[in-house]
Amino acid sequence: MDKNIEVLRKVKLFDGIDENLEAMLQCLGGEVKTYDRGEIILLTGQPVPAVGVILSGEVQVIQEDYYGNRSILTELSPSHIFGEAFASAGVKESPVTVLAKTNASVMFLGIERIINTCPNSCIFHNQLIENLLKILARKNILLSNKNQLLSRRTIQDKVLSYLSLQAEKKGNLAFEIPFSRNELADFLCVDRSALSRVLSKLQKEGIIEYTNNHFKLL
Amino acid sequence: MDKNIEVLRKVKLFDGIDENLEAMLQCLGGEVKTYDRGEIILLTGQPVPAVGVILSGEVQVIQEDYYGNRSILTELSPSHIFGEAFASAGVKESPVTVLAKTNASVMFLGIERIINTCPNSCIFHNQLIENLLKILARKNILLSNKNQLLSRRTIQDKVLSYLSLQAEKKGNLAFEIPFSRNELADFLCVDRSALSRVLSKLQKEGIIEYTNNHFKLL
DNA sequence: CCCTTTGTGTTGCATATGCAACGGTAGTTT
DNA sequence: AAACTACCGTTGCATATGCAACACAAAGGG
Repeated sequence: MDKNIEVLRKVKLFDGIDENLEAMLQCLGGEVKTYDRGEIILLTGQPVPAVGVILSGEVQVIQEDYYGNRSILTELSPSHIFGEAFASAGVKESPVTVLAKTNASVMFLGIERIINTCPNSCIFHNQLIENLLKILARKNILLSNKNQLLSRRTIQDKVLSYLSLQAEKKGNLAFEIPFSRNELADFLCVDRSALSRVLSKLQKEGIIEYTNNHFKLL
Repeated sequence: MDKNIEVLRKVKLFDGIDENLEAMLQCLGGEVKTYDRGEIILLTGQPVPAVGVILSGEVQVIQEDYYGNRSILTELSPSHIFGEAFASAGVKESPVTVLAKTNASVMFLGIERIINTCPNSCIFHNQLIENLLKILARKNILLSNKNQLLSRRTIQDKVLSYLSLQAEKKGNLAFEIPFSRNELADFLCVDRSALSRVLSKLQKEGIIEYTNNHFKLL
């Protein structure tokens, strides 16, 4: 499973563990399962006692709405993890379904084994817990930021909030955005053509300038 | 400071520590500061090396928006904490400002002392870390849920998503909501009268029934 | 070279929404 | 009883938005 080790080294949860990686996996007792394309990995309502680490394949996280409307929350690729929030929070029934978009293999790490320092008091446990904390905290911040964008009532406000956040992040009023128009519209949860319209208007009014993915605040 | 101890017992971060609470505080070396009404507790751009625990008074968390627009993110009362996400994520510059709405006292706990099990290997450290994990994870889930609501494009969809989430939570199609109309409109980030209009329409169409804060899905 | 696909801007139109204003009800104060 | 306030529903109106359709350019495959 050399290929798996390569993937595992990229997992953020294992940052800084490096040479002890194999020892740690032994200690944590991870369980690897494989799934066929379309197979369900985790069903809504089931408990979430473990963090899932994607070793191969593509995986979708889906939420079923009360009237059966499915919405895709995220799509995950190898070295990404899922279920860390539910497992850490100790929720008894998963509100989401996870399914294999392609053939996939997933390693499950019991949250109890992660949280509780093991009897051998392995040195990497502290690192592991710190990583988990950091992952949850960062996701928290990302979600808060997105929340702030979505709280705006008009597309114009959403766009300007987004762009100024990016400018602040890059420390420059001119910057590239990592989204196509389609993706930006999806991200801001607005209609693509309406977004296009607003962008044009903002440029006409001299508030922003843009060509392709390069934007500039004025 | 008997009064403080009472407050500290209600802090979720200290759940399950109970009789060891005072010993733990000794070990963590918390620092208490007092603030006058209107005084700044944490300024945007400053580092966040500690978690703040509110001992007395009311505190506001504020974000300054791209052109100086202030928006209040939360208002906190005694036994609540702030900064846990930023401290855990290790952000160098706080994106928010925290200020005292009334005279207030706050205890700061260095995140390093929380995360790293102390030399004496106090028994409560694991509990403390587990609590912090759980707090971050739960906030994560709350933020995700709110995100889902705000992702909806129309007020009708937002309302129905919110109501069905509540119904699911209570396990019953009839339930009370914890918000006034004003508060619900704020929560969903929409205009109050527009919300009222949509609720009326939904009732007329026989999709929901409501009187005051009691709602029923049909 | 033609055709398809993809990404983007534009526009017409019906509808949803924000905003301001008004009215009504219930509870509280004077 | 009168006055005041808080909360909520209703409505008119200007505007923003979603949606569908179309045009155009660039890229790639046959």
